[in-house]
Amino acid sequence: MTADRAETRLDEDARWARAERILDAATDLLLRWGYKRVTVDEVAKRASVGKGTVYLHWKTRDALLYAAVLREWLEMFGALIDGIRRDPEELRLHRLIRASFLASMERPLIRATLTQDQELLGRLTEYGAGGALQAEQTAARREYYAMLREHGLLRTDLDPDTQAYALSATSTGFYLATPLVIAEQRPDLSAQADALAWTVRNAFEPVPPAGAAAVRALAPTIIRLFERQRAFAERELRVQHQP
Amino acid sequence: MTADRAETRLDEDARWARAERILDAATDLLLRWGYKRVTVDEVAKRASVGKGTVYLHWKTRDALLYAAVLREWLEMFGALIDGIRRDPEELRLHRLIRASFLASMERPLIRATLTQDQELLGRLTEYGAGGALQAEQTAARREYYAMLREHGLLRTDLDPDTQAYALSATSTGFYLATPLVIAEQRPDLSAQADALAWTVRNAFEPVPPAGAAAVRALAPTIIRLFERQRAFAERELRVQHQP
DNA sequence: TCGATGACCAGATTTCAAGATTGGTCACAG
DNA sequence: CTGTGACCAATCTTGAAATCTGGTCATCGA
Repeated sequence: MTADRAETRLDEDARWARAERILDAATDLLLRWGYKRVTVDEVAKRASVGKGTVYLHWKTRDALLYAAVLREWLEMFGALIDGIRRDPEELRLHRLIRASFLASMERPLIRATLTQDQELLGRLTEYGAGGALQAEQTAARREYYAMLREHGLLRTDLDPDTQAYALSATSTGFYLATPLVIAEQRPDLSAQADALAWTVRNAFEPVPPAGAAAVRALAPTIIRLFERQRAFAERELRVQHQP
Repeated sequence: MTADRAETRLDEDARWARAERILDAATDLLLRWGYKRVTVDEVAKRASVGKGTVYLHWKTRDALLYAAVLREWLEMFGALIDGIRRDPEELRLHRLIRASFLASMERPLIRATLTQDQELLGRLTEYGAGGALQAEQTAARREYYAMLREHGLLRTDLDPDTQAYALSATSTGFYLATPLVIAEQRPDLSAQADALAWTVRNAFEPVPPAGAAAVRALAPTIIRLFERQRAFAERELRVQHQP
């Protein structure tokens, strides 16, 4: 029985390692060549497996490429959670948005998703739309805002829906301004992140700011919330991984 | 001599009237069919002139279509200036941005320009880039911000360049959120405008707000600035109109 | 005399069919 | 029972022929 379980465990580990090799290859090709030019054959070759093996892991090419993107999201999520663990002050809206901005921008696949980069991601930009993950993210964001409000870390002089819309629109602007605005008059990435944080803090956080005690009190709940999201995304990745 | 001038005047009026007919036709077709499908032949036919006549007014097809867009800009400019004249309070940053947002969104050609709508405008989206008009607009915006600062209508706790960037990025978000965000969770247009105004006021205007006196004092200068811009754009339109 | 015109042309765009590529399957090898 | 790559249908690419259209200019008529 123990042997059985151990053997299965080894199989699963090996299987996951292989999946990661395939995802590595897919990610590499996606970045190098863009959505259209990535072929399953080439991915298989670079991962040193047969093409059929790729289809043992994912139902379709799109599912494979989406998994590659998903893996980067997962990685970014982990980084954000670590950040909050390291310093709970990081959970303040403007700090978290600043960190998210930087973390997204330095991960090409995520940046491409957020900027709807057709060249790099093709129809993948709409692959997850309407999916369970997206619904989960929206719900989690809503909960995050609600908690911030409860602890005096977010203004309450605007109804939550409108506020969420305004916040989303504001952030969107900074994400998209990068390709849109002319290079000359654009500050460097960390200055952009600072400008975004500054704007968000002034527009959405109360004055005077809530004290550190509120932040510390909230930290465990927020971390739990984000870990729930991370776990959800991870499950999504595993499902893709075992059709 | 008087007769001469009168005759010339009549000619110019008739010429302009014809140019407007052509622009009407071009605008109509642009909205109906989009950039690619608009043909000079069809525009000429609808304006009841020969194709050659179109080329007596504009050097190229693109110049013609750009003029159609330019005319809408001009119209919008006039509307904004009128608004400030009617109520100087309208020159406050958040009020002006609100008005600009609504005025842009209800003019399809302008909205298309701002959202970089390739389907509707094709390469026209980059036609004016680097042109004198764009430079003028940037300069005028800079002057506007400087004046707001001088009169206590804009925060001064951020350096002007970064502030201009943040403001531009923030607005961009609201302009682009329209096509990007899912329809369900998007408020109607005037609620969007309100959310934008609310965000801008909180993020970029001082608390407490400057009094009405400052606004009244500034009004004439601002109106003059915007009229200079309008005149500049009008000149650009006339130049296109007489090659 | 001179502004207006539309036939005309070169170059750009579209069409369409033949050929090449590739996502996905499955019979078979190990 | 897992992994593979030959295989197939469907999609995509190619390129040449056909069509379309921006821009010109010889001509017309006021």
